[in-house]
Amino acid sequence: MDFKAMISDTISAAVSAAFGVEFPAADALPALELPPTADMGDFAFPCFKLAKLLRKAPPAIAETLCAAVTGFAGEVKAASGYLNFYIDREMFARETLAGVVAAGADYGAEDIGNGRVVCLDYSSVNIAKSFHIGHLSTTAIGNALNRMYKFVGYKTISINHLGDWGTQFGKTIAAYKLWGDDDKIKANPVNELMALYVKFHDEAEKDPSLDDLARAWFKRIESGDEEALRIYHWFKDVTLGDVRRVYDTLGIHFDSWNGEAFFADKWGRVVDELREKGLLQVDQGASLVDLSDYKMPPCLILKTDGASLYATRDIATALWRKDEYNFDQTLYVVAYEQDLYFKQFFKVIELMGYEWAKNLHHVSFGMVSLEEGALSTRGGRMVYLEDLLNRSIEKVRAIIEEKSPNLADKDAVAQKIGVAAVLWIPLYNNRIKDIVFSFDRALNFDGETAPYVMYTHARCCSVLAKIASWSGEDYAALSDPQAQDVIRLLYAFPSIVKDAVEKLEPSMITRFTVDLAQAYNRFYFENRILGEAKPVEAARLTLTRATRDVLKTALGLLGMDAPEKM
RNA sequence: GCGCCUGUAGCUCAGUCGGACAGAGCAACGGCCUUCUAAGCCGUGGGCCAGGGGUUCGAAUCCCUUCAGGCGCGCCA
Repeated sequence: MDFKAMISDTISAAVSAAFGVEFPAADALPALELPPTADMGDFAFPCFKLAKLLRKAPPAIAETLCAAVTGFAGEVKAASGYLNFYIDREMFARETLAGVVAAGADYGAEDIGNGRVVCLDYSSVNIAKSFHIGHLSTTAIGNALNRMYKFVGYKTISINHLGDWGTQFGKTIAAYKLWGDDDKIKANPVNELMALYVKFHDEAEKDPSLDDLARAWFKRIESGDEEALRIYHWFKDVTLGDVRRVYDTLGIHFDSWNGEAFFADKWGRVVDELREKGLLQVDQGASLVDLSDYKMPPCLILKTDGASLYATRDIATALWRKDEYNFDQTLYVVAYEQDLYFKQFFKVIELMGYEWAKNLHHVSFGMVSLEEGALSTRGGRMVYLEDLLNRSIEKVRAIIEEKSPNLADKDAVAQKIGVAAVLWIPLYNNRIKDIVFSFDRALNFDGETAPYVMYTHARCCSVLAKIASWSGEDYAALSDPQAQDVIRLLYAFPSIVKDAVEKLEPSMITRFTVDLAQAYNRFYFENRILGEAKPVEAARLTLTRATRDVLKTALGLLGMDAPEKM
């Protein structure tokens, strides 16, 4: 049942009855609001906007309307300029829960996408570098958005745009040829490669000729030299091995791994096209697109030596993806330090005449730092994702040992919870907030945390496991404030999913899981479920089942797999 | 210097495209397990919503301004 439509019709009728004002359609009325607390009803109609039209004070309008309402299945009250609608408790419970149960895992999955394609560019790790917490936000947010978009009916292409090209590989290979040790690299590939890279930098400060050597090696990669490519692919493979292990732990998969190397030879077309369209200017030897009309610095396209720049290749990538996938939207999940850069290259694509430029979105998010300062490998301020995951999983494992020593599959459960606790870090707050990472905060599992929500889910599962089937619910048994709070949240879930997708904000889902868990835990504390009179028990079991299903769905959208026991 | 972002309780943050007394969690203190998972629940204290102007019936929310912090600003990505 569509409560909103029902109430809008009711209001529309009351307005014309009381004031003789006709609204052509119910949707011409001010929108219904969801009141902040349950005692203010399930829906509220604000009368403030009518005040101007009717030239009466809002509270008076509310009073008059309240008296004019007829045939509403529930209660209506006027309160400080609002008309509050209290839907019949039993009906609200019955209708909402029936909706959740009928839809099952699809509850909240309104088909907004209609099969349209969305490319999501996120995570984008660098070859020969470690996967660290600086990559956590793009990885977790991108993954959540990918799942959210799929959930609402889009076809998604998740893309790991690998950082696998550039002169830094020349440096790494040069360093390897000078000081490398195959056994060390085989034992601990990425750390060893990073150490070589750092050593190269240090030595190059003393001996600039090393940089020439690095450039020469990169040139050999570019020109297909056999030895250079062999080493390059070796380094790439060992790094990807490391990285894939982390992705496997996180439960994250990509449809495409086409990165910088893949697009390294595909940017010529961009330069030609920019030139043909008269957009390219030469300034101090470099080629660029002037953006002063749009109050932005120019977008550099070619270096003085004719080499491409990041924007050149990103534009080429966007054009290639448009041809390949014919996307409706592309989302770039990248930190806000690149805000200006994305505006520039989106604008260049627009100036090239591609109207779809407006469908490229930069999903920006805050920076991660440590309490000691900005992340810096060389400064010793670094937290590697694999270490964080291991510590998180170990801590969960220890808690399980203490609280649930008889649990089966302890390791599998610990992994699910430990991983979720890590994913939670960038998904908990609004994307734009900076994160000052601390192990204490990350590994605190009390309160508004992934383990808390998962615990609530397991609690629901535990109750449900004790009884196979039931029927004959007495929904009037769910009239207490605690049950009603749960039901209100269940009712709100589909609109929260919609909002979260629209705002590209997974944290709205995260917050919802906390709200629902809190509401259910209060309900659980106040009410006995099993062993009550059968119709009461059935109603509370249905509420429990709906809560479990929606928690599972919502956590799933965040990329978290909730165990049934913990 | 210019531009973008952020500023809400001791700490981390919510606050629904202006609306009903500003809400959680953490930390502190005090309660609640012989019954469905205490990784839980309840209670107490804690706020000139950075400061100042303005718009509005109504502002944490919009505009102006000041301050504080972060990020960015042509050959890195």
